[in-house]
Amino acid sequence: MKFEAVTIKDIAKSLGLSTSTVSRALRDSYEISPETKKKVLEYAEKINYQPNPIALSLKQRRSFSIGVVVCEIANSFFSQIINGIESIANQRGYNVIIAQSGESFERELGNLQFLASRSVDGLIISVSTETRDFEFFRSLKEKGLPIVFFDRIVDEIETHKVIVDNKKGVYDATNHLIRNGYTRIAAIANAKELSITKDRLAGYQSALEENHFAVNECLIQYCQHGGMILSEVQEAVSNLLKLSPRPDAIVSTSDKLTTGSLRILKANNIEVPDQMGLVGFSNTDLTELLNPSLTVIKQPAFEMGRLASELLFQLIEGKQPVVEFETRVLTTELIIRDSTKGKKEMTVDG
Amino acid sequence: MKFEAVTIKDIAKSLGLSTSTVSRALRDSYEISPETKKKVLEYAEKINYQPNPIALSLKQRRSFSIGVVVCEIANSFFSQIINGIESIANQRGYNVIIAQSGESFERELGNLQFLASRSVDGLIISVSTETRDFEFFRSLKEKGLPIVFFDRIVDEIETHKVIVDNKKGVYDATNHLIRNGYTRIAAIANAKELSITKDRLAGYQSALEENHFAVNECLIQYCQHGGMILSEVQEAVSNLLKLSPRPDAIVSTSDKLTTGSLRILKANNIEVPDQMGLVGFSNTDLTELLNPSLTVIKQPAFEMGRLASELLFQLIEGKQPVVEFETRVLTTELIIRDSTKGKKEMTVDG
DNA sequence: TTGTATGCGTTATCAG
DNA sequence: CTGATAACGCATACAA
Repeated sequence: MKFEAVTIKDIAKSLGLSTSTVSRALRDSYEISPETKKKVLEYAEKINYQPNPIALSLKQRRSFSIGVVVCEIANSFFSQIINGIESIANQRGYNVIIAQSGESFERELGNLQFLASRSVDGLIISVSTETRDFEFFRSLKEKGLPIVFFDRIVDEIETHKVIVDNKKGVYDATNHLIRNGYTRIAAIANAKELSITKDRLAGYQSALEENHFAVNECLIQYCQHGGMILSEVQEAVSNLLKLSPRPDAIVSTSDKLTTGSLRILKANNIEVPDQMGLVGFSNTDLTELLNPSLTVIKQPAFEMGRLASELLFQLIEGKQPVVEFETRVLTTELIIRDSTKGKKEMTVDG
Repeated sequence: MKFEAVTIKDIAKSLGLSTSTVSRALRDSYEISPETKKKVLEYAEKINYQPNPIALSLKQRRSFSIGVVVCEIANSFFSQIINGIESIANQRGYNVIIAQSGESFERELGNLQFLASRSVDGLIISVSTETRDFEFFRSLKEKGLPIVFFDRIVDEIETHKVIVDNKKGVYDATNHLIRNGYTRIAAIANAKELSITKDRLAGYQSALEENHFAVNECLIQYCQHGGMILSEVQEAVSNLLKLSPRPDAIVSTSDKLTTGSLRILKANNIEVPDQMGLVGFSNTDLTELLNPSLTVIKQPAFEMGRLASELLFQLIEGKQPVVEFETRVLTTELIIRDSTKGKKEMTVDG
């Protein structure tokens, strides 16, 4: 690696063979005699020969690495996604380069350029809350770079996508609140333009409508930075608290917004779920500590990561060009810890 | 990148120049005439030329990427460390390849081999709880690969290291418990062999001794897997609870162990801090939610990451060989949220 | 079955 | 100031 890495040339010289013979022996080519093969393999083993992946990359025009762009790895959802991606990538001998956008379009673009210039063989991405311009994705795709979107997808780009049934997830969660007697249910959502925001709010609205609740725009608060800044959630929550009549429950449409809302409510001495119902997305396994009676919508993050990765490799290693791109939809899990307003249960619902 | 990346050759052909001239013009060499330079630069800009980093790597024998190995990125401490590392690395045009050991020596070794074979230019690592054998580090170092250890360091290997004053951090924390009236203070620690375990327990013991408390080995529980498995923490805590007299406080020596202990105590309906004192390491910003009155030891993770990264680049880009390796020691912060047993305060202590 | 020559994209050396 | 050539480590078409 560093000082004097042993190369095919060294083996060739020591064994009195040509580099091509050694190369072929190493690759177990059919055109090399068993004895030569054995000799080469043994010697390579002995001097601990390691092929230089950079030279390989230059030759084969692939880097054996894929890029992953998320807003932040500290978020449980994304770190689980990454674990899923890695589990597939590593087993194929690929490495995963992780980049964080911090919900900034500028950083996202910078990362994409960086990854592209690093010649990654593929890209898995969940876009930032700020992303409105998809030209760069389009140009990357047109240049032949395989891309898979997950979670926050871009409808405008035709490629594989992995999401959960966001509408149903929130629909169920909202219904859960309604069944538990809440009547004035608000929502705190991500940036308006995100795919997940639209889908998740659709679930919220559809549950309200089915139960003949009015869908009031004032009850929906958007956090354009995805709760990256706590003050933003602060404002959203306090806007809701100012309403009269005050909402008695909140549906929160992302991990960050759920913990953010909890923090703000706590700071205002509002107990969840007694004084304010709350159901939202969350993938941390510490939920019982955050609030022991919090019902959450959980995404199968690890599985999503694996799937995204598998689809990406399908694109990378696919012999013939893809005719039809897939959008894989998994299901969320509603983990019911409360059954608010009085009675308490502990159920898990699939 | 993918289909037909534009190369120096293309520019040369289009402009009727040689590749070497173009190369030099691009690198702003003094031996190229201003006109030629301008022509080349403009054309390169126009057709969006991007140098191929792989070819560069092959030529310059460096990959412009560094490897980072931690037990898991989902841990706030490590994700903040990574952010710190990235902030330095990216600004130098390097990318960061993250690998997770999951507290398994086998995975750690696998990752190291992978990274080494990927020709990373340097390595930043916090070893797993299982790591006892340092031969591989030694061999990597001898091959000339720059390594920086942080947090869980390896004393046996001479290189730069970044840690906090673990002894003092825990010493202060233990004293905090003592000042608040706790008299039978237990400790839950990581694997016995880790550097941080030794240092942190030293702080615990020294505080006890100074206050004339007996240091009882039964009061110290080790989690050999660093709390990676909850059942392990479960056992540690229940061992403590079985003691008679029962300890009235716990010092926990890592993030994972702190949240783990909290979970277990909660599950046993033991209130913190009223029925059991608890002070431990934690770097999550959700501590107020996990337990609003929890006093924690916080490490300057981001700063540690930056420092580790800076030291690494010092090794990577250092002209002359390093004569003396440094161990940088930062200070922890004791964030006091309780002042248990009755009176409540809110103080932050530097 | 093995060896020779060439090229991947770039830079460095040496001539001109 | 500019150009031809070799080299980085490897794989492969072509020759033998």
